[in-house]
Amino acid sequence: MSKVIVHIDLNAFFVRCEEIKDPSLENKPVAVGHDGRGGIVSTCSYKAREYGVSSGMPMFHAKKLCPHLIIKPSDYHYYSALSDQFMAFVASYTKKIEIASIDECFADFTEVIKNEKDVPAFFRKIQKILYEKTKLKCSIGVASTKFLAKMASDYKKPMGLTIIRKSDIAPLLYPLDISKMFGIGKKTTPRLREIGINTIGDLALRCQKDDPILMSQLGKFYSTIKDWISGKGSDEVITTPWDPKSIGNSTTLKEDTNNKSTISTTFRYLSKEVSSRAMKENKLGHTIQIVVKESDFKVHNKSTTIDNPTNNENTIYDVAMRLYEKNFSNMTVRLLGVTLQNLIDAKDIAIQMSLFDYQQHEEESATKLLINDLNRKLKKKALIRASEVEKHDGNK
DNA sequence: TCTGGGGTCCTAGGACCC
DNA sequence: TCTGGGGTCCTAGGACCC
Repeated sequence: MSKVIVHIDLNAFFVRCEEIKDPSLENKPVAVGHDGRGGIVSTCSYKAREYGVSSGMPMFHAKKLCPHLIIKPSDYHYYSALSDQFMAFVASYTKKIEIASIDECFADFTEVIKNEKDVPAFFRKIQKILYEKTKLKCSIGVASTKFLAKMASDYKKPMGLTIIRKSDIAPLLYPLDISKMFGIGKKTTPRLREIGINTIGDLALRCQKDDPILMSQLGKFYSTIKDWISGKGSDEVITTPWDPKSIGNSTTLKEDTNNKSTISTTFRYLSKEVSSRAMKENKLGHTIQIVVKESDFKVHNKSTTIDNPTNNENTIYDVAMRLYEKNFSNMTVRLLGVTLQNLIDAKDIAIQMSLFDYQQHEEESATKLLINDLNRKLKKKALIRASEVEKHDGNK
């Protein structure tokens, strides 16, 4: 019995938040993002999209395409609060909810719609109630796996509702361009085109044949992709709260520089941010990584693993500076970043401390074992010697 | 004014231990 | 004198997503 997995995606979320704050923005070309050096479009309204503006685009470019574009700086705290309202709304239907990002979630509606006669009408109603309660607009995808639900919510925006049954995979997804497939990005797309794969249907057919060229192109990802498009992907909605595996901050400098004091001040600021976030999350990290982007956008990482996990600002700063001095001291840089990795919970440190005693005990045991082993070997040698002596004596 | 910042996961080579 | 592999951890880079 297959599950009913739903993916709900808030349409142009950041822009919609701004429209809720200021309704006069509705039906106008609006972009959320920083308007300055390095600024890009984070999200844009559907009106702005008509001019060719899209997310990820440099802001100066967006302004060229749409000269009367209204630009709003990003207000992350405000968006987070609205996001919480949205997640709470979905959670009022089912506790089986997985927060995928600030503006989307998966939810398992199997039980909820068990006795529902008109499923599309049911989800239309959810859309309507969400809008009435929060003024947020969403697209809903319904399917038996997370991948298909995600593709379904993407199928029609804004305020779309798409249901993908197994028999709908071919007619709905196969005609789509390969770049529309979740997991296939701007690097893999041209590589797939080169081997004659231009649509999701092309990919599906080559998967059915276990095409060796395709398999070698995708590596380990191949079996996941094959499962996804054949409808055998994961249907597990992961309800455990997010547990960060790394905490990092980075910033693009006002101008490219190799100025020591600017760089040191920036690393100090980044270390402080990372430290305070790690402390808030109650995390300590074993590994400190720095990221350096050159003027030509070439990115370098350097990291080092330390014995005692930390979230101390000074320790993070010292390690970051050492890594920088050792590897990039004369480089003209555009961006700097600091990340704490290999995180452990601060509360586990207590266990680690008692583990320290345990390890000492182990070390002692290990020494004992070594001595015992040596003794055994010595005894054996002595025995061999003794037997040799005996032999020698016997030969006499 | 050219191209952000937050993440996750995978790969591949080298060091080191047994 | 020549010469094993298996496992794990660390490191650097890269692809992808929102």
